[in-house]
Amino acid sequence: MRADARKNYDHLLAIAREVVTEQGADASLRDIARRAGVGLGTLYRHFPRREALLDALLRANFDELTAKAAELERSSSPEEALTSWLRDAVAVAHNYRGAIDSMVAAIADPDSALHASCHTMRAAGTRLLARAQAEGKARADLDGTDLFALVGALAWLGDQPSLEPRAPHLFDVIAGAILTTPSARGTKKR
Amino acid sequence: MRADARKNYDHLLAIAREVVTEQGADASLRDIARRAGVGLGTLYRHFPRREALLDALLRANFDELTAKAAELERSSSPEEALTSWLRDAVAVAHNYRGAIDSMVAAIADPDSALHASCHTMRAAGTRLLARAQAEGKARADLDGTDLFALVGALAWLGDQPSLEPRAPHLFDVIAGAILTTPSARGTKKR
DNA sequence: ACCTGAACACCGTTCAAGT
DNA sequence: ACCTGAACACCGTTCAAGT
Repeated sequence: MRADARKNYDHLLAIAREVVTEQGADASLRDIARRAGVGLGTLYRHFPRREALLDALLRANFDELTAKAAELERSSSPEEALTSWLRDAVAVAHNYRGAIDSMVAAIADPDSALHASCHTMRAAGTRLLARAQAEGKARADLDGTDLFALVGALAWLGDQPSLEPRAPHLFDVIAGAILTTPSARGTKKR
Repeated sequence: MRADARKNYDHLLAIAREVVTEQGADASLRDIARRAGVGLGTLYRHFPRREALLDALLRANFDELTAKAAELERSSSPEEALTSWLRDAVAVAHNYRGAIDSMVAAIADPDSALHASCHTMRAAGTRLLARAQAEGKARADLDGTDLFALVGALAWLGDQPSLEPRAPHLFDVIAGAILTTPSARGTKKR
């Protein structure tokens, strides 16, 4: 990449991070280009679709999440590892408001720029889930797609201003459901 | 309302139901007016905001949901009543793709045309939840807002084409979490 | 190679002008 | 009273023309 192009790319990404943080994943691309001081065509040259921009914004987070999964697999118990990773996955998905919809769409669309990232993220979660299931610590009737869906649901909750205050509590409720084995659910109180 | 206005209102609503069913709650209002054969200003006269249109589309469903709650309170056990009502509430929210975001926003915005409907719906669910909690059949650390949030999360799941196939299963997982008392969750398998 | 911005086909929303 | 559609200020996306 030519030096001037590289500079535009980096600057666009920095501005996009600001704007998307402020306005969400559906922020105006025109506005981003305007605030970056480049032509609209320049933005499209570097990021041909909105997903390409989102992928660039989220890539570092996705990579961290994959590394985190590998680390947790070594260092923590199956339950702690899964819970901790889930919390981080929700945080990544919730990083930019509205981005979760693109992420779940991308996992079923191999042509999306976000496809590879989301697929890798799901695979990392699936490993931690399988490990917990092998020890009987997580519901056996969940698969990686279910886990990804629940991460998405929790990220969606956090994206809604009126629900956000209860998001941490609902994380505990849903994480508890994942870590509860079906046979224990029927148990009566006291 | 004048007879010609009434006719336009009814026809707009019927066309809007078709278009919103096809394209989701963010369908083009221009397109609805066009397909209804009326001027764009006529649509705005009858439905000054998008939420007013959504409210008109959903009102019958909201009313049914309130009636259903009252009926279930008489006829069913606390667990069955809550589960059955939850299923119906998710179905209503999922009736029009994307409508759930407007609904959760409306519950915190008294100026929204959807505010009253959503508030009533939440109150109905809160009663069924409280009844189940009183008999120790539902988690005590949930309130009506949590229940509404979980309905929203499940409706959101169903709105995502890639997650929809697992939505019924995830309904069971989350409904199970609501009906599980915290003390039972810690129980070990076997 | 890369950048620019006009052009195209859309939006939501408002409002003067008509009946 | 009610309806109409032009007008305004926006979009996302493409692409001929420039450097």
